[in-house]
Amino acid sequence: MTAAERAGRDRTPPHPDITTVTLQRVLEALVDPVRRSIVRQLHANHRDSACGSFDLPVSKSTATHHFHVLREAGLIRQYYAGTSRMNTLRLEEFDRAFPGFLPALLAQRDGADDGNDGWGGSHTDTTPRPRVERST
Amino acid sequence: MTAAERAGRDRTPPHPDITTVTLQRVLEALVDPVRRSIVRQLHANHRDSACGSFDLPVSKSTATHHFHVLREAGLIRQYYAGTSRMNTLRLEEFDRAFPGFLPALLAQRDGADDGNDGWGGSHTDTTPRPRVERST
DNA sequence: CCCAAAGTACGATGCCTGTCAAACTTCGAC
DNA sequence: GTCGAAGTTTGACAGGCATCGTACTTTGGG
Repeated sequence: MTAAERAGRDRTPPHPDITTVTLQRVLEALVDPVRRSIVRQLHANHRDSACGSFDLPVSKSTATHHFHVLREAGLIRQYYAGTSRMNTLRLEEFDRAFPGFLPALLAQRDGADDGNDGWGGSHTDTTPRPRVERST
Repeated sequence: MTAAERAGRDRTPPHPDITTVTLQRVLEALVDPVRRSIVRQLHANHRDSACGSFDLPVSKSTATHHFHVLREAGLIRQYYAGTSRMNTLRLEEFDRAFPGFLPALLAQRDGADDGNDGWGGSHTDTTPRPRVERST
């Protein structure tokens, strides 16, 4: 039993009933390449992963934001383990609400999460935060 | 021979090679409920349709913009017939580039909207929304 | 020739959201 | 009980894009 449970506090964030999630919201969640990268990493890992264990090109606070959006879209479930927030794909639940959609998406080649290595640490300097390229 | 052909002008807009289209671009196109509505109507009609024959909650110039985005995302093909611009879904071509994705998307229930203002977009002010005029 | 119909092009505008840094909270370890 | 690690919250900001009206172009018909 954790200290939080002893204290009666629940740090588990609210998860939406998947049947109340709209396709609009799902697409808004998945249109962001960082969020799509999270979903892909989660799917590839086959196990729950802490927020900090993802390879993401954004700051911690931005990452928190992205996890929040994914949770609200019914794509992930989150719970605490110590100070780490663990993440799971809600694969089966989601597929019941949107049959075949997530598998179809995951099956696509997606350049959005491949070229982002070499990011390294210091983002405070000259790095202009290249969002996904959008050459007209 | 049309006047355009006599003059050597080609009003056919450029269509991207579907293999150069990224998943990112496709999702950006389909995240807009108006554009999704266009795709759905096109899919339901089973025939080429003029831009003006769609039931859309936006002005003509905005509609033009949406058709442009869909074309750039490799989802539709456009050609002229008189003063009308006809639109076709590039179903098979697209499915070769993104196998199963479009069918999966079309299979989803789509209120085309979250709780916003009823017809999508980010236009949230109280300006009366002029219904686009339908061609007779 | 002139006009209407169908779209396009062009700015202008306003909302949305992705981004960050800084301050704060919670938890486990020492 | 102190410290660091992991995330969250908050506030600010910048750019993107959906939207509109207006002016313009092209086409076809009287």
